[in-house]
Formats: sequence, structure tokens, C-alpha cells
Amino acid sequence: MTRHLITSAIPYINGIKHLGNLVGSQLPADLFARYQRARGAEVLFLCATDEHGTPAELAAAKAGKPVAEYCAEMHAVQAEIAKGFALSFDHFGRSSSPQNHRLTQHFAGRLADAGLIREVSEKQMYSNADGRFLPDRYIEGTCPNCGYDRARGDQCENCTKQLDPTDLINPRSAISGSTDLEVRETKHLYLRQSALKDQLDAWIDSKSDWPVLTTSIARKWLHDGDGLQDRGITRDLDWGVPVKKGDQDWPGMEGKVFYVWFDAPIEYIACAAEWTQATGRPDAEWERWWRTDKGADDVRYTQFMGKDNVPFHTLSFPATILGSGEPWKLVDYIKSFNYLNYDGGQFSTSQGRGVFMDQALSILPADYWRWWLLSHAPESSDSEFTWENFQASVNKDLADVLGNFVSRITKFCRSKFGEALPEGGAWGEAEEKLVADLTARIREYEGFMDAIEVRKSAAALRAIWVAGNEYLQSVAPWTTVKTDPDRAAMQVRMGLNLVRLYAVLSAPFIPQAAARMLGAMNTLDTEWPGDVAAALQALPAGHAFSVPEVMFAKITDEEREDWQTRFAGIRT
RNA sequence: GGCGUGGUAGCUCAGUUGGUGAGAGCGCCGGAUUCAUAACCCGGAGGUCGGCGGUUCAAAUCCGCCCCACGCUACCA
Repeated sequence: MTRHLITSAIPYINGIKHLGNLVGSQLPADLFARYQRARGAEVLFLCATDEHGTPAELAAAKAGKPVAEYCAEMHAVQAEIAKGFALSFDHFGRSSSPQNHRLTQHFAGRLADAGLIREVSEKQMYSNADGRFLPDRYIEGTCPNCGYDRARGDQCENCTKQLDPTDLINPRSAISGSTDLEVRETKHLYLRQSALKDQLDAWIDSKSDWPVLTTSIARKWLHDGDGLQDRGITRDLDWGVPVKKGDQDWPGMEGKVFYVWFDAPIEYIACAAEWTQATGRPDAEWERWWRTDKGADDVRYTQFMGKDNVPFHTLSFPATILGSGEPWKLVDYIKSFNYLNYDGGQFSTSQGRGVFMDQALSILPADYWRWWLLSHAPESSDSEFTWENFQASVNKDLADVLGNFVSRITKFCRSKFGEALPEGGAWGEAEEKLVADLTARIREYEGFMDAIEVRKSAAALRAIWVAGNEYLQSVAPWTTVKTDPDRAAMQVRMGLNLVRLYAVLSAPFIPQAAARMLGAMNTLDTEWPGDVAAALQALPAGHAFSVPEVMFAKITDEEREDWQTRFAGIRT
């Protein structure tokens, strides 16, 4: 049996994520995880919150809370929202977990032993008023190039010139506004990625089946300019994993923590350890997913992320793994996504622009969002969310094509035969043709799902729904019933079995609706249709069912206009 | 500036290594139907495949140049 390790890029802790974040990582990862489980594979699907770094500290300060407390609360909030979207994580961990502390320190120790860490002494801006070092972007001042007075220390947003914080005229802290800044000398650890460049390059070259978006970004970083650069993996912060060499102190690194991008991917591993602890399993259970010397050899590991995360997953994290010299599982496939835009602009967490996950759930069931987002996933290029498109797609696909199919067949059966599958009749040409047609379409759907072609999978699934409507239309049981009730009974049985089949096939996309369909069909049989003819006879004559409430209420023009207005501005 | 990704019907997008008259869904128009959430089903109109030039018997598909959009450019994550 295939074993699938699946991770979604871990969302940052400082607030609720928007739909663009969701569609780029957690949602497609969930689609794949649910599909693989449905196919009978053993799946471990992990996600977590990414909790370290300056933005978390600042968000906590703004909320007037200790950072640990803030993160714990936000983790609970994000976990609840994930549940609302029916994201089926086996564990939703935290990068601040003790497991991640230990593993991060362990990896750093191994890398140091391998000679892949070097110490660099550098100058950084220190704010006396804030009592902290400031990352470049948290220093503001006047651009020496264009005179823009809110240029950031890394780049001027007005003229796009790249800057060094010391270039700024009248620099000030973006946090407090204080101008009491000074340049201080500080020591940091750098991961010698450059030493692993050839190894990484060859590894990327071997991944000819990866999305171009993934490999092109990786190659750019490998080959651009002077090639892959070493990367600082420590920071002068309080909140994070204390710098240690394994369980030993690291002289000269007192009071420093690892850089969030060093410890965040390691959380993928630590999260598995959190999972075993949380579920009372022995350590060997997570090691058989992550250690190739302990059973992970036959694991297929797939990562999901937005394109901004690709460099860290294709280069930095693999450098950590390879550099450790230990038999950790490397990723087998990286599925990356472009951005989802919102009504002509970008979704923006910092600017509060767009629809956020909690807001989305407050106006419509998760399945509406899941279906639209997945069927419009930004795979080949950035895509755009508009309320008109959302309304039209959801109404047509979910309400008209799928929901109405369930409605018409269940109601017709109830009115002519009662609430149980009617007896009589035998399959004829139309049914054989339907089976052949569906078999081809289901095999196509499986192919797309296996390849993680999200939009194509959605289109294939939709075509399967349409086939049911075509069948009903062509055999017309409402006509047959007048002259040949046995034949009509057989046609209705077919229609009701289609409802169960659709529930099974659609569950990865719309799990809540699928559960309702199975409930209405009064069955727990979710077996994947290897043999379509058999699957369409799973519910026998005499099997009781019920007519479900409207599966998908349509989005009205009034609602759409209301939401359009309500979400046009900036979230406060 | 450099790099990357896109620019195919009104909209959202498919189009492996160049090869039968350029496709799908939505929208629109028409027809059929009445079981159903004014739903479903059938048919139709609609495109000089961003522009120019080149290679070729043959290019949306390869090459060059240009235009446009978006992204990245390495200590925000």
C-alpha cells in the first residue's frame, strides 16, 4: 500500500489567513490527502502554525499580550477555522513546540559538525527605544534616491530602489518611530548553502516531473548572480528556538534564536513527533514517516505551497536535511501555486484586503469556497477572485448541476415509488453506455488527481456530474413510468446509486456535501469505484433513503451585491 | 535593471516532443423537456491563438525582437 506524507506550508501565526493563502497550500493539500485516503492509501497529513519571528512579537505587543500567550490563542483560532474548512490534518502542530526546539537544535548541531555552519560578524540597526535589533524592513526613512519619506530599509516602495538601512536619510524605527538608532556589531550563524549547491542543483535537475513554477524558482536561486548564497540562520530576538548545538550551549550565541525560516520547515518533522505524542503512539510511529532507515523508504512525500515559499522548500530545507548527513526523508514532489488576486488587486494580510477565512465561513458553507477555490486554483498563472465569477460558478456547478441532480432523482422516486429504491427492470443499452462513459471519466479524474492537476480534476468531476443529468434526460423515467414502470424503477435505482457514487468521488472537494449525500442515501459505503458497474449497484432494491434538504442554495444577486460592498474595503 | 511566469472566443481557462477544418465550461441566442433549486438536455453564433519578422512542406506550438500584465530579486514571512 502506498504511503503518502503530505504537508501544507505552515501559515504564519499573526492573524487569520485570507483565501489566497488557503488556496495556495492548505486546501489543495487537503484535497490530495482526502483523495489518497479515499483510494485506500495510508496518509499522514500535517500542518502547523509558524510562530517565530519579529512579526509575531509585534502582533503580540499590539494585542498587549505575552508572545507565547498570543501564539497559543492564535493557534487555537487558526485550528478552529481549519476545522471549519474541513481541513483534515492528522495533526495541526506548532513550530514553537518542544519537539521542534529539540529537532532544530539537533539539526544545527549536525550541520556544525559537518562544517556547514560559519560565524559571521555583521552590523545591524539597533533601536534603543524599542530595545531590539530591527530587521531592515522595520526601519523607515527618506529615500536617498527619490526622496520618498516612507522608504523601508530594504527597498523603497516608491522608486523600487534596493536600499541598505544605512542609506536612509533620517532613519527611524517603523515600530515606535524612534530615531534613537545605532549600528551595532552582532554575530550570526550562516548555513553554508553554497557548499551544497552542486548537490542541490543535481537534485533539482532530477525532478523533471515537478511543476515548472517550482523548478524555475529553484534554478533562479541556484544560478542567479554568484549562485546560491549562504543564509543567516540566527536572529537577535527573544521569541524562538534558542541557539544551541544539539543539547550543548553555543558559545557566543547566547540570547539569540534561530531564524524562523530555519526552524519552520523542521516543524514538518517535529509535527509528526507532536502527532505521535498527542495520540499516544510510540516515537517509532513518526520515524517510519521521516527516517528512511526506519521505514520511510516507501513513503511518497508531497509538499504544497505558494510560490513565495518555494526557495525555502527547494533549497534551504533540503540543504538542512542533506547537510545533516542523516537519513531523513527528502521531499518527492513540490506542488506550488501562483497567487489568487482579489477583484483587481492583491489579497493582502497586512492591508486587510480581500476575504479572510473566518469571514468566508460566516457567509457561506465551506464547500462553496472549497469548490470555487479549487476549481480556479492558480496553477498556471495568477488567477482572480471576483464575486460575479464566484456566484456564477457556484450556482451553476454546485446548485444546478450537482445539487439539482440529487434533488430531481430523490424527489421523483419519492413521488412515484416512495422512499426506498424500487424493484424491477434490468439494465439495457443506455445503462451499459453510462457505465462505459463513467468508467472513462472516472479513470480520467483519477489520473488528474494522482498528478495533482487541481483544476483539471475539478473539470473532470464536473463532467461526471453532468453525465448523470444526461442519463436522466435521455432515459426520462418520468415518461417511462407511464408505460413501463419496471423500467422506470431500474432507471431510478441507477439515479439514486449515482448519488452515492457522486458523494464518494466528490468528497475530496466538497466533504460536507458528500457526507450529506451519503446520509440521504442512508449508507456508509464509501468504497472507491474501481468497478463502476458494481459501484452503481451498491444500493439494492428496497434500500431506504431520504430526500435531503436543498444541497446548495443559490447565491442571490442581493447577497452578492451585499458581500461585494461589505468586503470592498479594508478589514480593520 | 536582472530573472521568472503568463498574454488562445465577452469571462475563466485546455491545448504532450510543430501536422487532419483551433477546444472546454460559463455567458449569450435558439430548440426540446417538465422529474428537479425558472433547474436539466440538445444545437448555434463567437477567435487574424499579444505584435512584427524568421525557420519549415507545415507553427498557437521552434527562433529573434518588441509590447502588456503579474511575480521574485535573497535578513518580513
